[in-house]
Amino acid sequence: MSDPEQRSTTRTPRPTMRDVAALARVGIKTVSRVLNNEPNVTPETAERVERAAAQLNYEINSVAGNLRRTGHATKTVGLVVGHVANPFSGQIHAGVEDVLYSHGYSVLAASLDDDADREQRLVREFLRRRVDGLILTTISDEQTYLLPELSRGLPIVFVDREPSGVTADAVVGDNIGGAREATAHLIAHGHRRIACLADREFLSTAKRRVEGYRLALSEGGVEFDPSLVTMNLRSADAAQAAVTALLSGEHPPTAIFAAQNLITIGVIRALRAAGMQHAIALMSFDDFEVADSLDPGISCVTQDPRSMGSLAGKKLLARLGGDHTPASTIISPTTFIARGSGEIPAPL
Amino acid sequence: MSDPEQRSTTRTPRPTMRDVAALARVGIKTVSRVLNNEPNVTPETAERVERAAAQLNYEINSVAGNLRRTGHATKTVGLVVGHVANPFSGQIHAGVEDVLYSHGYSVLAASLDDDADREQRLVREFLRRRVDGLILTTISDEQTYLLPELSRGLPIVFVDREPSGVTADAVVGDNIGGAREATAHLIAHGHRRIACLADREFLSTAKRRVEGYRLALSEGGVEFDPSLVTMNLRSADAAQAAVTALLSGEHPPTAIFAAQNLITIGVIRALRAAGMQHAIALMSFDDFEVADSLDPGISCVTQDPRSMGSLAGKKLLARLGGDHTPASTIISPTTFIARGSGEIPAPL
DNA sequence: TTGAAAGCGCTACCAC
DNA sequence: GTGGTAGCGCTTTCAA
Repeated sequence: MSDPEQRSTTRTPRPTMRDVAALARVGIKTVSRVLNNEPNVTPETAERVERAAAQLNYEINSVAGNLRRTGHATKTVGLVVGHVANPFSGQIHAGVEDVLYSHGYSVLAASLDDDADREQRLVREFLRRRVDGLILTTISDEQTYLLPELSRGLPIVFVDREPSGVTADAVVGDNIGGAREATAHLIAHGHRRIACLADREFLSTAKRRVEGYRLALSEGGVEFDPSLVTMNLRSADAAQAAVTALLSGEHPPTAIFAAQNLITIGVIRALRAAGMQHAIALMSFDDFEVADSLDPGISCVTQDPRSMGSLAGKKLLARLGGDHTPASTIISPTTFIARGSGEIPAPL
Repeated sequence: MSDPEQRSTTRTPRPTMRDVAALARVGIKTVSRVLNNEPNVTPETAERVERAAAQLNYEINSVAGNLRRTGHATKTVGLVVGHVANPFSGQIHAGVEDVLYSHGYSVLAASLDDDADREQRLVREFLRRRVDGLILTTISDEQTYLLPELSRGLPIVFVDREPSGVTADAVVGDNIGGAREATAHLIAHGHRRIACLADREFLSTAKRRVEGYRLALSEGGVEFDPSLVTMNLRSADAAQAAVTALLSGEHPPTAIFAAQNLITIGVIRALRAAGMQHAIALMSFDDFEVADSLDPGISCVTQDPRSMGSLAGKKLLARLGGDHTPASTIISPTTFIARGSGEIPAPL
C-alpha cells in the first residue's frame, strides 16, 4: 500500500452543502452564499465555510443548482458536427469553444457520423439534458422536427449547412461564390472541359457549389456538360475512383473542380496514380494541411471553419442574452489561394 | 406572419411531467413509468400518456431525473483533449464517442489549448457538472490535484500522455518503441548524423520519443550528439525555423526524426524551401492525410488515435461498470510505413 | 447577517 | 395497476 490515499476502489459519496454547513457550523444557505460569491457574509463566516469546503474537497453541484435557478438554465450548449475526426469539424468545434467557454458554457459535442437518424437522436438527447441552445450541422433533408423547439424560443444556430423547412439563424460559407471563383479561375486558364466532383446532392453545400460551378460556366460562355459532373461522392476513395473513371473515358476533362476537402484528396491520389498531376488542373474547395507542399501545390478557395464556429457561438450567445431580432444567415467569405495546380493551362 | 408557429421570440416554459399527467388524467408516477418503459401499466393508460406527451412535445428531463436516481449518475463523461482542431485529438474524440455513445453517455468535450491552467479549470467544471468519469489528455506537469477524486472512486482514464504523481488507468502510444524503430530505420540506411526534433520536454510523449531515439542510436553504435536534438518545438513554424537553422550549420544532419505531426509539417516545408527533400531522409512520428502524395512520400511510424480513444472509452466503461482491478497502462502499438522519405540513403 | 422552509422536476418507496 | 409522499442538492423567498 504505497499510496493508501488513492487506493479506494468503492465509490465514496460526494459531500453536499449540508456536510459543509455542518462542518462549518453554519446554515446551508450561508454556504451557498459564500461559494457563489454572494454579498452579506462576514469575512469570518466566509473563511470558516471556505475552510470546511476545502477540507471536504467539496465542489458545488451545478446540476442541482440549475434545477432551481431562475429559468432553469443549464449553461450547457449542444453541438453537432459532421464528424469530430474531420479537421473541418474540429475547427468549427474549436471556434465554438473559443466563444462559449469564456462565457461559462460547456459544450456537449457529438458527431453525425453520416447518419441522418443520428441527427434527431442527438438533438433529442440534448433536449433531455436541457441544453440552453443548439449549434447544428445537419444531414437530414429537413429540420421541421425542430419547429416545436424554435417556437418555444430555444436558440438554435445552424452552421455550415443551411436548415430546410425552418427559419433560423445560420452561419455558412460562401459556397456559390467560392465555387464560382474557383471555376472561373480554371476557365481563365483556357479550360473548357472542367469536371465537377461533389458530395451528396441533398446537402445544401454540395448543391450550392455545383450551382456556383454552373454559374461560372455560363458567365464564361462554356457549355454545361452533365457528364462532367459527378455527385454523391462520400469519401476520398469514392472520389479517387470517379476521377480514374473520368480519365479513362472518351473525352477526359482538362481540369477538375473538387468541391470538398476529402474529395480533393481522392482526386490528388487518382491524378498521381495516372501521372497526370502536372497535366490536369485542379481547384479545391477547402484547404488542408501541407496542400502547399505537394507538387504541384494545390490551389483552392478556402473557408474559415474556425471563424464560422465562433460566429455561430456569438450568435447563440446573443440569442441567449435576449436578442430577438429576426433570424439571419451569415455568409462567411471564402479566400482564394493560388499554389500551382489551378494555374495549369489547358492544352491547345 | 408566414410561419406563426415559429414566430415566438419569448421563451415558453417547457412542459413537465405534471403537465403531461394532468392532460392524460393520470398520476405523475404513471407518466414516469410509461416514459421510462417500466412495467405494470395497462396499454390503454400508456397510450393516453404517450398521446399527451406527444401533444405537448414533452421530452423527459434527464437532469432532474438523475438527481434522484440511484447513485446520482449523470450519464455524462468529461473529455479533455490537446486541441479539438488537431486531427489527432479529433480522432481520439471520435474513438471515445464511438464507445460511449452506444452506452447512453454524452460527452462534454473541451480543449487544453496548450494552457496548463486550463486543464484544472476544465476538470473542475466537469466535476461541478458531476460527470460520471473523466478521460484526460494532460499538459500540467503533475496531476496530484486529482488525488481526492481518485480516492473517492471517480473513474479517470488518461489518454495519449501518462499521468504524473498519481496511479491511474492510461492509454498511450508506444512512444519509445516507435521512436526507436524510426531511428533504427534511418541508421539502417547508413545515417549517422540524425537530427531529432521534439515537442516540449515536460510532455511524457516528447520525453519518451527522445528516449527511443537515443536507444536506437546506442543500439546502432551511433554516438549521441546533443547538438542534433532540438526540443520544445510547439508548432510547425518553430520546427521549420529549427530545421532551417540546422541546415545552415557547420555539420548539417543527413537525416531527421520528427517526433510529432505538426513538427513533421514544419520539417517538410523547411526541406522543400532548401530544395533538400530528396537529399535528407525524414521519418515522422504520426501520420497525416496526403503524406503518401508528397514527393517523396513521408515515411512514418503512426499511432492509431481513434483506437486509443476507444480503448480509453472501454476502460472507462469497465470502471463505471464496477471493474475494481488495479490501474493499468495500455500501450497502443505503432505501425511502420515506408513511403520514400525514410529510405533516402546517407551520402557516402 | 443569517437560516428555515418551500420547491425545481423527477425517481424511490410504499400504500392502496 | 396506480398514485401519493418523501427527498435528491440546490436556490429562492422570506422571516428573524
